[in-house]
Amino acid sequence: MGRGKIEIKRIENSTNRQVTYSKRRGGIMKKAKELTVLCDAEVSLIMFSSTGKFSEYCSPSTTTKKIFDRYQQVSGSSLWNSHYEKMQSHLNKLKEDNNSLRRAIRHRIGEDLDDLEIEELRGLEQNLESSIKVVRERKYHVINTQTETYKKKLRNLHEAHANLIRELEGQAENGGYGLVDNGGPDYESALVLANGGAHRLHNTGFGIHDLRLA
Amino acid sequence: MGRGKIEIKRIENSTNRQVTYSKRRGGIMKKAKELTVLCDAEVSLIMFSSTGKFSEYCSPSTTTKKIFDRYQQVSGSSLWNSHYEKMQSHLNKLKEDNNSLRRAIRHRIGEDLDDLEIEELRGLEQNLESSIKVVRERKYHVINTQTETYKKKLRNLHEAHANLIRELEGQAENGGYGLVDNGGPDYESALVLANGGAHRLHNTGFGIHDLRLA
DNA sequence: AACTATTCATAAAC
DNA sequence: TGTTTATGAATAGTT
Repeated sequence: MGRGKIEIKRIENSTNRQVTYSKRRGGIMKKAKELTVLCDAEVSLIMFSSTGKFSEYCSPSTTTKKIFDRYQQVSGSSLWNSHYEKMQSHLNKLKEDNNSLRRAIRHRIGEDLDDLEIEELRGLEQNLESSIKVVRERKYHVINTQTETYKKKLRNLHEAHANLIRELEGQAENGGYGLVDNGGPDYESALVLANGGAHRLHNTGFGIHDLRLA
Repeated sequence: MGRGKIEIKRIENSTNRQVTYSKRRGGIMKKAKELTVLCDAEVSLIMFSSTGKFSEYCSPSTTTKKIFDRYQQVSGSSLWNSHYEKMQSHLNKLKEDNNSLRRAIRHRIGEDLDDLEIEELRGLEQNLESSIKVVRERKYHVINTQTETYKKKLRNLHEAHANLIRELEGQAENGGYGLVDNGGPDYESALVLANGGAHRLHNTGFGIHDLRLA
């Protein structure tokens, strides 16, 4: 269609190629538009010239993105990059892990035990027993350490107090000031911690319940 | 270009529309191919007819996916970003959940207790205690249920046995056969289960350790 | 699906 | 690039 028939093969003359590209690009775009309107179709047309110039047409009723999404569904092939696919599988793996973890935790909380066979129940019981032993040991260790620390602090305070008294008594001989024994709050708090603050025992929940469900 | 000029507007006759779609789809595909070859261009053409029929053309030198990637770069608008970002945040949320769950499980296994304050340790201990109580109750319930079942089976077996003996004794009076008391394996297995199969207690781990690390 | 009159797209030239 | 024009291609309507 033109002043002469042409063979359909790469146009070697670069200028000519560019010109033809421009003209035909316009033509194919017009065709795409007409197809869209006449036949109520959705069309996406993307072109890159040999020099890298980019043009596109997309039906006005939709967007290139929507067409791509639809294309994915129909063709089955995921257009998304490998990174995305990796993410997808990673996501699924995490979800599975999450479910397993939740299940395990629920069992350790004492829920959903109907799922377990008698052998598993025994294993779980043993496991909890050994865990509680370790936790208890740790607790006593912490309490002992803290008690020691506060004992030391108490000793130091007593010493400082004694020194102060001696010093003031020395001053009193010179000036005659009165003495006030102010025990201060540190003594009390130290004792409370060493004894485990029993009055708080029943309000201190272990924050796990918010993790049970998704 | 046809027997008469047509107005470029939606073809209302559905059959006609389909026919025109078919013809023009072929035409535009041919054009796309020619553009590809003549001008050394990269072309992606995706079409959905009004009935949802899907067709595509893509330059042989590339793939639709590649064209899309290139399209993204050139058009600047990242088509996947919204999807991608959603996934990313979902992923991060799952990771966080997972870490929390693992941490909780580790504490309940008796690991990483150094992280915990004295109050948390007390909470954990209490929590494990109540859990173990529930597990133990469940265990006893299961054992009792199974024991009852096996007791019932035993009773039935005894009865059947007694009936058999009576029957055989009746025959013996007539024919004189000898009797063999064959307890069978069912008695033994029932007892083992009722007693909890103690010899297996120490080998039955509760399969949790594989969940501790990512 | 094939035919054909007609319109349209476009190669070459400017 | 844009315009012109001769020519081949595409296709609307018909069978």
